[in-house]
Amino acid sequence: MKNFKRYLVTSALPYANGPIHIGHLAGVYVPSDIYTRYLRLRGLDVISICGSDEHGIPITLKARKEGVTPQEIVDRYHSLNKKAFEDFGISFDIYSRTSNKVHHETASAFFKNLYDKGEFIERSSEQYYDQEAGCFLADRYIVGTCPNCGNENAYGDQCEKCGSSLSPEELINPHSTISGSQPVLKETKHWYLPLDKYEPWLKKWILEDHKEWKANVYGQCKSWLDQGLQPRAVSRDLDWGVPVPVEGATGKVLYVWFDAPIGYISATKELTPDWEKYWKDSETKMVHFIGKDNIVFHCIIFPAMLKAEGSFILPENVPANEFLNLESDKISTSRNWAVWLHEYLEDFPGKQDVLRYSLCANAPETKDNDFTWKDFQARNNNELVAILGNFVNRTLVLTNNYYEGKVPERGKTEPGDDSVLNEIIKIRENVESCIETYRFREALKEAMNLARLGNKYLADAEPWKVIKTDPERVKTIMNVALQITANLTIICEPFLPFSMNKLRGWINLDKLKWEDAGKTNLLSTGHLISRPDLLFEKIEDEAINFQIEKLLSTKKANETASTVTIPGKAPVTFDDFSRIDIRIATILEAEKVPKTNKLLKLKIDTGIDIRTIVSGIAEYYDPAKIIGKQISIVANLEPRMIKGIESKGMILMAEDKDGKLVMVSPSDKIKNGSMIK
RNA sequence: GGCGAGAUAGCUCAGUUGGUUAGAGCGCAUGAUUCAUAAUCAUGAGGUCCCGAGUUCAAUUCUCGGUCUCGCUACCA
Repeated sequence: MKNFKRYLVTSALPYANGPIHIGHLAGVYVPSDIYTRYLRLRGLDVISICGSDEHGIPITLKARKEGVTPQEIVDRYHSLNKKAFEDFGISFDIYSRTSNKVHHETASAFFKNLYDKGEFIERSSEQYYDQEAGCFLADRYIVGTCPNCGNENAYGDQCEKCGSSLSPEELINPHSTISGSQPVLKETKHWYLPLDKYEPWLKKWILEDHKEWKANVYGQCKSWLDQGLQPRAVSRDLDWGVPVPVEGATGKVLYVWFDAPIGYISATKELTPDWEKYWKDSETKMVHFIGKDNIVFHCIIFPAMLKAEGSFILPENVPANEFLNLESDKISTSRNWAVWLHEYLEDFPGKQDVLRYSLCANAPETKDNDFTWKDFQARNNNELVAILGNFVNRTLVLTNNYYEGKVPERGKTEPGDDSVLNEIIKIRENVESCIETYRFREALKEAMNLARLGNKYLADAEPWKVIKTDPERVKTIMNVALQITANLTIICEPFLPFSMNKLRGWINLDKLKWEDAGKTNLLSTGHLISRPDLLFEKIEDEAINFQIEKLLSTKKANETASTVTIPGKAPVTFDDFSRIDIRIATILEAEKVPKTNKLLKLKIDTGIDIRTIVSGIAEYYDPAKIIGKQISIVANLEPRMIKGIESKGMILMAEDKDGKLVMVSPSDKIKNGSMIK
């Protein structure tokens, strides 16, 4: 394995439109912090980079919704998250932000450089334009009626009600969210990064040279590369972001995915004038910590950008994690289904390490995992308290009781003592190799084995019994137990920095180097230690139930919210209503539209004719079982081409809050073509 | 629809280059112990290794097909 002179560790830039939650922590920040703390303990040259990602459309939308400026939104979350990370002990060397000057300059220069080298393709295309507001509209800025579910507030890229993804042209009655006016198509120019040009190189770099990457990462990259890469637009028509530094590009900014990873570079610049040695020297090892949703950007697009620029190094590894669920449900910022870091820090003051521990022990390294408060409590009470805290406590209490806190001399050791002392270095080596291969869950388990070893040693040696018959022997035993304790302060440091700091205070020991772990004379004879406090406290059911209650009330609030969300629609005249031709029809034939998940092609008898309707109900109805069924349809909806089939009309479906669809059928059989009014 | 990842003890996960009794931690049961936050230590119970077929002397492991979960992607009311 290559030996690197220095390390550059990056952690995915959290998007500044919400607070940090446990999913972010387990997936990215806890592992990256363990990794950096470990490297620092080894005395290596390492910097850990992170910051807020502050551009992009969702932030402008949130700002608009709240009637504030985008800057106010990002200021709010940047400072909230920066402080939460600090309080939680995530030890970034810098936590920067992409709205600052250094970043704008850096990203701008990066673009300009590629532009001047002719690395971009320019392309014009037609996009929606708001004539009143005088600007182009991103998909998100166009709202209209969802052609699927009838939701009148569907966005141009997605209907949040039925979850279907859309394009702006599909919306019925599209209008701009800025001015309310009807948008028109207008030509606009954008720059594209020709990813296809880098495909052969990426194939070799990843598929051949980085077979050691995690299966999920490697597989995802392979999938993209096998499908063939397409040029990707790097600019957008928007006024929030880094302006495109080219003549005639007013009103255009860099697209967030181009802008954000450059944030790693600008943050490094901000941190040190020596930034280039971290980014441009092949003796630097760069590692990106991210979640699985970010794989393509960090493994394909950003490397292609760096390669196009030419002078930058590439990541050695991208250990992406899967997702963490919370009490069996997906974590969701918009649904408030999360454990927010800043709230945790308030609810559990001084217990940073407990969360660090339980998130690491239960990290979604190979597949999605579930965080439960019961598990959190069990990890604390049965592992941190019972195994680690307890070992430390019994050792320090005995030392105080027998020797008034003075480390006793280790006399002649017995084979049992020696094998325990020799075991320490083995545990250190195991932890080491796990961390270096990004297996933090296992690394933590190994570290805990040192405390297990200590408990077993005390149980076997029974100093509290031997003290009555052979006090000299007890000195040796306690010396060994104290050496284990001292080693714990090193080996557990990357995982439990707050607690190890406390422990070092009690045993009056300076922070040591990783290389000291395994030594059996860290505490010399006569060294004075103080009376310990508790390293970890039990967490009682009340605290856990409080958290569970909190989640339950969120769930309840969401349910009420989603039933109340659909407000009554604006009144219409009877005339308007009667223009809609709603009638009863019978399904004659039904078959699944090939190559789709949701679509059924139905032949129906409307009483006036026999026609074809394509409907997105395949997930809820088996075609074989609905033949002969009577349903309600809108008969005079203008025809639409769906998957190359002309669909004449729409089947009326009732939709519940989860998007489940149910047919609206007459309660008794009635003649086809009967009007509904 | 295409692609990727996952499915192993109650829970969270290892593992098997195919080969006798498939492992760990936590939980559970029993016993020991009392220095320690009823903590610890020992022993034990618990598994059609997702389902089906194939290859093989032998499959949890390899091949093919299927199911479920998650993600990416396409298409789409």
